[in-house]
Amino acid sequence: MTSKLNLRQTPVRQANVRQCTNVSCKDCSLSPLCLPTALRFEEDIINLDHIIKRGRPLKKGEHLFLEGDAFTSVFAVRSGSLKTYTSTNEGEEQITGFHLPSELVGLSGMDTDHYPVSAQAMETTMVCEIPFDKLEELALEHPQLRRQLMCVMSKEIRDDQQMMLLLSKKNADERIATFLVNLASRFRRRGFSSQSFRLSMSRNEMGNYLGLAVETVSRVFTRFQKQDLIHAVGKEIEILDPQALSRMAGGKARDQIELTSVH
Amino acid sequence: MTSKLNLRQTPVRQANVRQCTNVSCKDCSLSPLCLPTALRFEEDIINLDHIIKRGRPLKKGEHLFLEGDAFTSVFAVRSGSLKTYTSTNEGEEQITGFHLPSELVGLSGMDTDHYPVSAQAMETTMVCEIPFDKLEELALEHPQLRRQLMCVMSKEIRDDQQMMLLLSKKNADERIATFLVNLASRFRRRGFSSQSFRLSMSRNEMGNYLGLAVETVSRVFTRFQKQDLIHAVGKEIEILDPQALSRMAGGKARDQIELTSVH
DNA sequence: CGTTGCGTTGAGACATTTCAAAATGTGTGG
DNA sequence: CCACACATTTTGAAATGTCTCAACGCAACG
Repeated sequence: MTSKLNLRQTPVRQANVRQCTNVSCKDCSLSPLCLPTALRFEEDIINLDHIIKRGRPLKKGEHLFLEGDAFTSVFAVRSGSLKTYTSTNEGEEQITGFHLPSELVGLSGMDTDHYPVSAQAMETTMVCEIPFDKLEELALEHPQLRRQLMCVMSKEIRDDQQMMLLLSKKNADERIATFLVNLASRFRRRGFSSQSFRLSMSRNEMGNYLGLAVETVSRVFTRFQKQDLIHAVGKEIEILDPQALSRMAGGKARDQIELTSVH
Repeated sequence: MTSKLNLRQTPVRQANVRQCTNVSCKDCSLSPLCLPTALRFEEDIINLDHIIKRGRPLKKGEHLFLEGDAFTSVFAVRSGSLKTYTSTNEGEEQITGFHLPSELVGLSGMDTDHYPVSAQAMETTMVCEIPFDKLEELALEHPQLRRQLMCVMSKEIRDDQQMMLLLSKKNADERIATFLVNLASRFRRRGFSSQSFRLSMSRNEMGNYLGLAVETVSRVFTRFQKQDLIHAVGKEIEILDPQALSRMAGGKARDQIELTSVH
């Protein structure tokens, strides 16, 4: 058993994302990581562009959608970050993922017509909304795009299964190490430093996600600092010994290589 | 931390599944639950039929594929049951799922060209092998089929996330209850009794899957029997009080209704 | 400058694990 | 079909990692 506390901050909800930022996929720095990867010709990217709605930024705590809402769109994070979570009957929350820029959110609602999780901004966040019916139309003519959608989902399955492994076999130290290593590697891929970054989630949210009590998270952080593995001031994290951390995370060898190779 | 023991039984491996049973999808009792659901016309089902390879049965312990094998096909369980598992660097296994007849296995390998898990028969098991390139060709002409593939994956994501919730928030009793309720409901959907059935996995495998030590699983079982919730003789399970079990499982209300409604 | 939210730290409680051993089940070769 | 070897399951007792509860510090904020 872990944290029984819920941390929903604002019941505020943003149903219709309005047009107010005019950026196009072809100018977006994220496009090599995002949906446009699947589209070869500029013309196709422009088509994608047209179906995407770019709304006003979500403020911290605002929901993009709630568990049970009608499934209409998938979303790509443009900037900021989101968390997704489910809750049990008794109202306990389980965070199922943190989502960084270029990552797609909402696809798991595909076959139920309802989102199976809620999505909430952890900081000021911009998203691209892609109406699913339009996306499917576009995918009709673009096998590559279809394929990529499947790939995104299959990656999510793999990640979730690694998470199951973490939750059922790893101890507190290993969980936190895994989490940091994973975050670092995602930051790096997005062009940010993998050595030092800012966590967008609270200790509480981290604990919730990792199946640990807040206090345990805090204790592991101070322990890691004493061992000179990391340096943490609040949410600012500096990774001092990525190798050691990766070793401790003890995941797949392939994930480790990715991070420990010098940046 | 849980069971450190691995239970791989046979390193034997079945690479090429040979033709030896001639059953077609249209005569298969599972087709309403399986891929053919997506195909409206008998002609299309026959096409699907042609690309499916039906091999000799796998014996208990035999592998369908190993983690890291080249991804070539997805598989549907015809009879018997499979488990899929990943393993950490140190060789610890984590079972990621048990698969009953009509369920699809292997889709999560889609985007890496390698299966991210191993799949092993838990008893004598027959599978239908569907070469992925052929499946994609067929899907080209059948939006419904494409959609169903996506649905299968999105369902897997949802299930995995519920599993994450189980692993991070539920205690031993709740985990076992959830597991039994879930199995029962899957059996029912397949036309078997949801009241009494045979577990195809060992206590060890159950523990591994649920993030519990074997001994804990055993203890919970005896406790449940003393409380007249179930009656268990070895792998034969009889569910005496489905309502209580569902309540204890404490998952989503919608899952509970499915089971507790009288059969 | 009190309030509020979040993070840290300590001490004790507790569920589950670990270790050990007995009991039961299963498969195999004679 | 029995007997033996081996695997699995059960049960008990002790060990332990994490949680819970409680208190405190700190920063942001009206």
